[in-house]
This record gives sequence, structure tokens and C-alpha cells, in this order.
Amino acid sequence: MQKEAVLKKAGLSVTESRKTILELFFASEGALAHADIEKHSSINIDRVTVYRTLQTFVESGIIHQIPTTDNTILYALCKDSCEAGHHQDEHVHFICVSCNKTNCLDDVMVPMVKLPKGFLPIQTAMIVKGTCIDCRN
Amino acid sequence: MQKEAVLKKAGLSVTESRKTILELFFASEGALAHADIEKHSSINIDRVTVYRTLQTFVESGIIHQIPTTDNTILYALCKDSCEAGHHQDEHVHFICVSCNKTNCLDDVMVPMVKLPKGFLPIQTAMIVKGTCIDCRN
DNA sequence: AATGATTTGCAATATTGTTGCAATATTTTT
DNA sequence: AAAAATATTGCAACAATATTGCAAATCATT
Ligand SMILES: [Mn+2]
Ligand SMILES: [Mn+2]
Ligand SMILES: [Zn+2]
Ligand SMILES: [Zn+2]
Repeated sequence: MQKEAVLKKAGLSVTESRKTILELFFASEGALAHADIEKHSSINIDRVTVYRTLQTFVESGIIHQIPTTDNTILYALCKDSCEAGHHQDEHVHFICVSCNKTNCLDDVMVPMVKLPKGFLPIQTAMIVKGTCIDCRN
Repeated sequence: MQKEAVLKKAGLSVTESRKTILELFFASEGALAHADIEKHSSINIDRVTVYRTLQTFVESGIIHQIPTTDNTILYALCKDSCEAGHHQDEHVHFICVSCNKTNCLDDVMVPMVKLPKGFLPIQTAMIVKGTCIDCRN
């Protein structure tokens, strides 16, 4: 889908900042952190705008978050099937310890897991750390 | 195991800060973030010392990290079987969206998952968000 | 108790995140 | 196509979080 189409489908205004950030996600192999976006965007986008755009994109179901253990949040494009408020991204995420890229393994679904009595699951994330296919040489 | 024993087993000096922080983990039901420790420790521990202690504890296999999507890192006690450099904590973590506590589900192991050719896993984390047993009333 | 090694707290600095508000850009209406 | 209404952006100021070097204090060893 085109940048503008994605924004319009989500009911968002089409602005330069949003198109530029979306462009970055389209072009990127792996997931992006706030800092990546601030550094690599073609035009200059204010730090605050980046924060707000990422938040808007998450809420609109355009991108999803990937938890990490380094005080950053990673973001990656959602499938078209994701919608505002209701994400459908239960695939596994792979963080390469060598190149440090994070991949969405779109074809690997997060397996169900049986929880103790009383725990009611809503959403499950699975993050695998290891060596990615590009780094195994 | 006693506080001092834990530290000695890890080959660490036994200091007031370390005992106090360890105490907090023993007393806490759920996982702790840096901020929790800074706020709730009985004696006053400098912010920098808290950072350094957490790092040391992770490296020594005393605590393990839990990834989140809110720019914090959560920490919880490891099993006795964990050792420096080589953690053995592949259990599921449960974050309650109501009370916001994070539990180690020590008895729920992270299931294996088949990765695409070429991806070599080292460690897997699984975080379930939902409603915990205490909040289902 | 004295020595040496490690840890701690402070200060200074850097990085990251939040908020209000006026200026600008976008969408909708006329 | 212009005007009006709405939404977004950037700036500034601030708050919160994280990092580093170094001297003082604490801890382990003798
Ligand atoms: Mn993903
Ligand atoms: Mn745990
Ligand atoms: Zn790699
Ligand atoms: Zn709860």
C-alpha cells in the first residue's frame, strides 16, 4: 500500500512528517527506535513530532511496539489487518546480538501457553535473541 | 538462601546497598523497576549506585531482566540455578494491565518455537499482558 | 589494625521524554 | 478557489532518566 493510502485508511491527515516517517519504515529492513528515526529521516523532524507521530501510528494500528531490555521501544510496521486499538501482530520478534537488527518473523506465530488458574491473557509477546541469517557467515 | 549467602555465592562484596536492594527483591511480590528501588529502599541509596548494583546483579545471575514497551526495564530474582553470564530463566512473565504488577510465572516454561532457516536462537522471552489473579474480582 | 581492592556518593554532563502554546499546514466548507 | 474550521508542527521550557570521572568511604585480606 502507498504511504498516503495507509494514512488515509487510518483516518489521519497526510503530512510531510508522517509521510517521511512512514517512508523510513517502508525502507527499513528491521524495526526502528525513536533515535533511528530522528537520525535518519530525510527532512528535519522535531523530536517532539517524532514522539507524537509514533504514538499516533501505534494507536492507529499502523505500527506495533516491540519490548526490549535496553530502555528503548522498537517499532515495526503492522500488517494491513491491524486496526486502531486492535492489533493483530502476534508474531515472533528476533533480535540479532551480532548486527543488532530486529526482525519481525511474520510467519512465526506466538504459540499459546497454558497459564495458571485465574490469569487472563490479552496479548502475548515473544522475543528471541540470537544470530540472524545475515550474520551466520 | 540468605542475602549474604547470595552475594557471597556470586563472589560479590557484601555491602549495605546490595543487601538493601536484595532485601527489596525478597520482599517484593512482583518485578521491580529502577524507580521502585530508588523510592522504596529503607536506606538512601544514590541513583548511580542503584544503576550499578542492578547491572552487577544481572551479570552475576542474581536477577534477570524483563523487557517492556514503556522505556523501563523490570528486574526479578533468578532461580538459584542461574549463574553469571548464563541465565536459566526461561519462564513466562505476566504483566497485569489492572494492578500493573509483573509476575514471574516460574512454572510456565517458554515454549520452543520453530524459526526460519538460518536463525539461531540463544534466549527467548515471553511476556503476557492481561489480568492477574488478584484483579479478577 | 594495617593494607589493598572494591564500592559508593557527589558533581557535572548527556540523553531522553513531556507539556503548553503560537505558528503553520491540512481538511472541510462555502 | 478562497475562507473557515480543524489538526499538526516546532519551539521553548522543563522534567526525568542515564552516564562518567574521581575522591572518600567501605569492605576483604593479611
Ligand atoms: Mn513485528
Ligand atoms: Mn522472571
Ligand atoms: Zn544479524
Ligand atoms: Zn493485577
